[in-house]
Amino acid sequence: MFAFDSKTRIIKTSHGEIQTPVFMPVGTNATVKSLSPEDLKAIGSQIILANNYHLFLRPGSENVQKLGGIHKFMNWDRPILTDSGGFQLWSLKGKYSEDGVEFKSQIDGKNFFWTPEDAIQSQIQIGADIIMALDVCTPDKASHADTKKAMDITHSWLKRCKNVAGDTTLFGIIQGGMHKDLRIESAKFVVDQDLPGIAVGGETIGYNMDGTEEVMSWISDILPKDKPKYAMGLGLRPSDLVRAVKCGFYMFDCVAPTRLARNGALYCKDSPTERIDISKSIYALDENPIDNCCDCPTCKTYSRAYLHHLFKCKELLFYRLASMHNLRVMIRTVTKLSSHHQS
RNA sequence: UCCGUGGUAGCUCAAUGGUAGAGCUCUUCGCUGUUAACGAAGAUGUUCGGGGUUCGAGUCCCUGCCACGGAG
Repeated sequence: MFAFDSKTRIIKTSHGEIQTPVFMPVGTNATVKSLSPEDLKAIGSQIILANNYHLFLRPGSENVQKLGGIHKFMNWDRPILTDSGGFQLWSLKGKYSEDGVEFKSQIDGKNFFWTPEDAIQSQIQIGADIIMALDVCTPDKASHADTKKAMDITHSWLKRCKNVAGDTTLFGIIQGGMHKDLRIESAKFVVDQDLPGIAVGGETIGYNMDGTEEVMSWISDILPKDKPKYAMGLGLRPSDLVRAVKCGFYMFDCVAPTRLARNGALYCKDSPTERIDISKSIYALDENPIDNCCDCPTCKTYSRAYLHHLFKCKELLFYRLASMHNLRVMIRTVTKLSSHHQS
């Protein structure tokens, strides 16, 4: 079950509604690192993302299915989107052909071969509310010829994914790198498939925000108003989300908030870099919260000095408190944009 | 008091008589559909003091100081 109301910008799924624009915390291994489902709800997470590639390798998509599906498995009753694994297979240097992609398990080095149909079947077994087509990610600086080749495979795979998705909500992914004609061609192709949602992917997206805005401007007129538009991997900084929403995109995911949190970089709007490095000794006696205006559980209770101390000691509580803060900042950022649009 | 062992970077310790190093700490930088509670770079020395041997001593010899262990 899937529906999108373009007036309220609310997505409806069988696991509940999602008010867009939305930021989806990344829970690669059926967990958002260091956080419980209760923690995620406390900071307003409406939907989370999990990863097909990782869950396929461990515990195995079939096992997730046997255990009642990912919602039951991880005790998360709100919507879940799975990434197809396209990005992982690209970054792990999988060998691509028209037929599929050959890759090595990062866990034990075992060889696998996935057709686009395999990637869909695995995601259906996992049981996400929204699944992604298997695509070929394109590097920021790829030549026109290489980009076209990757795009053509992505398109033919999208049709094959669609053929086996059945009732499951499938999003297609626009590729085309930094080449205007290819992005336009790809956008038209994906739109023509008439899928419930449309994503834009590629290394550029989120990684190079000026390039991202350019890509979005090329395709904005082609994209339908009545479907959710998802910018994959975008969300390094809160301001990136603001820029992308202005370009008409409403769904985002990024590992940055949680990874940066674990590495001591905490979002703070008072800083020119939009974040502070809590490891620095200037915070050792700083009794202020990370951000005075933040409404997250961490800022309501704990000081920079305490977080600095926990980080220096590599105490486990730090990762949880820091992750809740960074995710809350991202979620609040897009929530504010939602109310602006409606008023 | 005697015997033994040791003293090298802030810490724990390397270094056949031949340019004093590592890990941690510290400082700085990075992190983008998570191979990432990670990665990269940088800083730091009267080698306990004083003498001696040697072309050359952290290293060998003498001596003092300090720490630890054992004996009394």
